[in-house]
Amino acid sequence: MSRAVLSFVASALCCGKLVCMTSVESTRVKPPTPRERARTQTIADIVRLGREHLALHGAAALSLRAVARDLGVVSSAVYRYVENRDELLTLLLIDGYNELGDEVDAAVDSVLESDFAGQFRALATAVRAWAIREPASYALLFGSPVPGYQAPGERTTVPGTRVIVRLVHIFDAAFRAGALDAEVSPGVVIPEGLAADLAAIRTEMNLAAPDASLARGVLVWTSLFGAVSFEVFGQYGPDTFKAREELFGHQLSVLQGVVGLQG
Amino acid sequence: MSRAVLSFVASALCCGKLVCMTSVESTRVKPPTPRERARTQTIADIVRLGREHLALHGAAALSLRAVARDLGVVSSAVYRYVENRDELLTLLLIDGYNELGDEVDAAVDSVLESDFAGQFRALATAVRAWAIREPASYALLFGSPVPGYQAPGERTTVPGTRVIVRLVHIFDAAFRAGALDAEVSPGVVIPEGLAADLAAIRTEMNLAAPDASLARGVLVWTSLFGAVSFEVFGQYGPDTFKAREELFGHQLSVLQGVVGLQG
DNA sequence: TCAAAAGCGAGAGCACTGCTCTCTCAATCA
DNA sequence: TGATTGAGAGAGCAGTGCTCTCGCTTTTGA
Repeated sequence: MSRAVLSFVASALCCGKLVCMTSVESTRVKPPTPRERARTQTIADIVRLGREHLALHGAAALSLRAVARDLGVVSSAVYRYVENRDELLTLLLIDGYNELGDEVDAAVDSVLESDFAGQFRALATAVRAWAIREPASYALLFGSPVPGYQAPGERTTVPGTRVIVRLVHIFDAAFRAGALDAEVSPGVVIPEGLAADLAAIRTEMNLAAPDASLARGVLVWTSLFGAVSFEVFGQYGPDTFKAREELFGHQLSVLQGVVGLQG
Repeated sequence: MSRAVLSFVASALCCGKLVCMTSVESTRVKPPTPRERARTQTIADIVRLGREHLALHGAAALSLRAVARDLGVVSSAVYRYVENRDELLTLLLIDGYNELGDEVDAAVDSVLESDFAGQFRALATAVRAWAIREPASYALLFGSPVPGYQAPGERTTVPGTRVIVRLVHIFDAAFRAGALDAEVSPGVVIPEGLAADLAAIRTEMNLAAPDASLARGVLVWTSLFGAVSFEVFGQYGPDTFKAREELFGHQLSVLQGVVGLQG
């Protein structure tokens, strides 16, 4: 099981059904009882089986009853661990975000800190590789929203923003290091309302890059996921592009130029 | 009902269950019998109700039984008209593609033939407007694929490629008119495999633009839908961008520069 | 014109889903 | 040791897609 699964299972125990800790200090030292360990393991099993079903049949066909069968348990028993189907989707959502975030972090960290273009390409390549490997999870995270399901922001926002936060910090670090052309297109002006949004982002994330760079960073972000989505969701058609890695690499090169990353 | 619905219902009758025309010539002159007219009307009603359910509850929750109820008929009766749920999805897919294609065509046609940048922006703005107005249809067309559902290419390819075909022709017309900077980024080279794919596209679509322009056109295409998808699917988060029209307009300006469209 | 064929709607039924409720048994705790 | 809590089983409800059969009506063709 991935590191992501274990860490989020632990956090799920804090904000989920197991509300055993009225005082954190008093219980922190206690070792988990066998029952608690069994519960943690069962939830992890449910998530693991849920991932398998997600990968095999997609989010819409994710069935608690099928998970229960694979778990060797009657269907009503899983409701002891997962409130409902949406809750399982939330767990899988967080799991997916964290797995993607971990892989992106590892890929970016493996590149020289001064090689901003390399970091950008590593991030993008990691996103694409994960998306192709886990298309159903990618669809759950970045595809059409599941009807009637609203992700609980307080649990999904942090893991769900790991990639964009990392991407923005690459661009900002490049700017601070003088490796970002701030004047890529002097002709394009930033409208007033957009400038206000960008200013809020700059303050909140403690950034230094100017409006033009931030705006282009947003475009690169959406374009990256647009390209990956087209590939994963089959929008290119089956035969149009045989050299998909080359296409993606070329798109990265162009996007690199869009944001003004020297490389 | 939209023009798109009517036209595709007619075509559905030709390739769907009503295989009455063994010889096209012999039946072309015959007026439709009352039964045939009733059948056409019923299928159109099913598609209309399907669209409503799609808009209200999304593709995953699209239920033939619910459509049957709204149609005032028992559930098994709709199977006389629609083979199964996937067939209804196919009808809605074609309907959506054609409605989007009609609106894009109208928007582009309303711009001066020599104003290529204006045509590009009109196309993009029409796509975004339709997507925001019909998010469930947009999700069906451009979001995560419905699990277990494979769109029948022979029926969906033509309507499904109307937007990209139109977009490519705008770029190619601009190139032929000398309004496309062919040398936007001399540094970026096109790899061999990608060049082969682009050559095939150029031949098939009878284009004149060079590889670099075609490749950038592909990026603009994916970026456009990436930006629209982020907005429609809520990837930006609820509060990050308040000036979404301005953001989109700015993105179009940058993309216009990416492909080298003067304007 | 009239019987055969085809189309259509209703209804029952099967297997599946999410989810709730109750019952019983075992583990945990005071 | 007795009370509490958690867990699994099972029945049940309402919904789904889909199939099958049974009558009835419209259309067709000899």
